[in-house]
Amino acid sequence: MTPRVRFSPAPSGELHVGSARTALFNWLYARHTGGTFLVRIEDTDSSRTREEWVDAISDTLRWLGLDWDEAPWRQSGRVPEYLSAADALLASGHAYECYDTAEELTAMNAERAADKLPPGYDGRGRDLSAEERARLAAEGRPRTVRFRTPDDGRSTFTDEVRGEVSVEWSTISDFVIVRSDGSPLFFLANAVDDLAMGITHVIRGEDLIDTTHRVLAIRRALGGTEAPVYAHLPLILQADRAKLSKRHGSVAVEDFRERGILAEALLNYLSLLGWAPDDDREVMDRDEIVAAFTLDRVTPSAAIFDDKKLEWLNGEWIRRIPLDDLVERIRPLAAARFGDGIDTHLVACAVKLGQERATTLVALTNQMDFLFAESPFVIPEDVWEAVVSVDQPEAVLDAVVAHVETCAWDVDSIGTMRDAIKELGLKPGKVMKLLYAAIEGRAAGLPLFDALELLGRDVSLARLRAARLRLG
RNA sequence: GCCCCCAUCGUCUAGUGGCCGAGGACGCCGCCCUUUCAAGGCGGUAACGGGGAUUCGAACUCCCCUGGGGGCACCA
Repeated sequence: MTPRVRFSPAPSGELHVGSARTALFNWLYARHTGGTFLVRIEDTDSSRTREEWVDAISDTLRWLGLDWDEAPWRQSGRVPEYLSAADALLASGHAYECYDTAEELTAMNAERAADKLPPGYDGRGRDLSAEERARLAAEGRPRTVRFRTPDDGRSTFTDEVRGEVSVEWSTISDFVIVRSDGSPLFFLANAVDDLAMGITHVIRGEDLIDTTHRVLAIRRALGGTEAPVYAHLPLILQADRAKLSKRHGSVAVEDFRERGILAEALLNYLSLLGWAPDDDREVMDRDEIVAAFTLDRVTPSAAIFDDKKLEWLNGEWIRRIPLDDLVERIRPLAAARFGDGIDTHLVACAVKLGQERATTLVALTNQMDFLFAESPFVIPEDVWEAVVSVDQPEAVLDAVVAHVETCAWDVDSIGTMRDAIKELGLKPGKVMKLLYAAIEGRAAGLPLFDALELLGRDVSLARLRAARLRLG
């Protein structure tokens, strides 16, 4: 049987990197095994669902290159299926109707907390007679459907990354599967759909381990025979070992995209959180990862998201993709920063200079500021302060101006300004930051001689002379 | 509070009883290269949480402790 896996996001926000990693591992598994990768939108909670998030998540998956094989499923369109499953559970005695009010449940849990009991349902509605139910309904009380969990014994399933996972049924109380407004809950919809879709492998976050017991129980009660293979992936945590949160910085895939992280790099990095190939490779493209990916090499322990390593990988990828491709990706960023009418040839030249040193697309774009700056050129105060402390700034600028006035206009000839600096008894490397500031407005940036060439003699001279003037 | 999962350098990891006086990568430090910053090259720093048990022999098996994380909703 060919594997069928699904990624099932809840459209209550942008795609989180943790979810993206889950999507990625499902996709990798499908592609590695020649199986089918499906997307199922879990939008049974209409109050948290927004259509724009459905589209945003799809866009993000496409950006990452995680393509799905069949039309996405929408749980909101399958409510009748879930409700008839609930009816079947009711009929078979696996579920029962309750008429507790929200206030009563809150009070019940307050009492349980006072008695040092875990939150949960005490089963008060379990064995109501038909007459009692009718009476409670007639009072206008809300009706929910609860799944009846076993009173004793253990629930056990085999997890591909953790082995046997087992829990005492007595610690899991009866849980709601149909809300009082008549809509189905996650547990029910999940069990019904995994069955209906013929899902063979459920690959998802470790935070869902405890719910697996419930979903599996519903599945069995519904007559599902063979259970899918489960693989619970380790959580991704932030540096303080807490769950990744907004406060920490980037958490949505789109945040990384806006920071100038390449899809290749993010995909590569995410694949390395909780998984490693059987050799020392780290920089891998999609195909390499697909070829090497197996569930038995997934790690069980939580991983901390390391932004530094991501940026390193991103730099690797910036250097790895073809220049033309890189230019294409920088173009929209440059247009947004400098205007649509900019000289695209100039952008391409700058990208070429920046490719071997950039860590993000954004940083690379920002380094091009000096090429599109308005005249007069402005050197920020703090940059200037940091740079005027070099030896003999006046002499350096005078010598460089003289050189630039007369030298041939190619990088090598421009570069002989080093000799002029040496003649002053200075090491070029020690005074360069002054020239970078004068020309690029920052103490370090794209290679100076190339920068001068791109800028042209007139603009270069104007900036150098302005800097000389500022020295007094 | 109860339940569940996890535990190798700061971080991501390799490691499935002897090949480990623990390997790779990021980071950090140093050196080289050098027009800045990077990139690149070379080298260095740094870990099997603690205690028992099994075994001729444990990072690898079992138990306890400790620590970390997750779950316990009419969210998913």
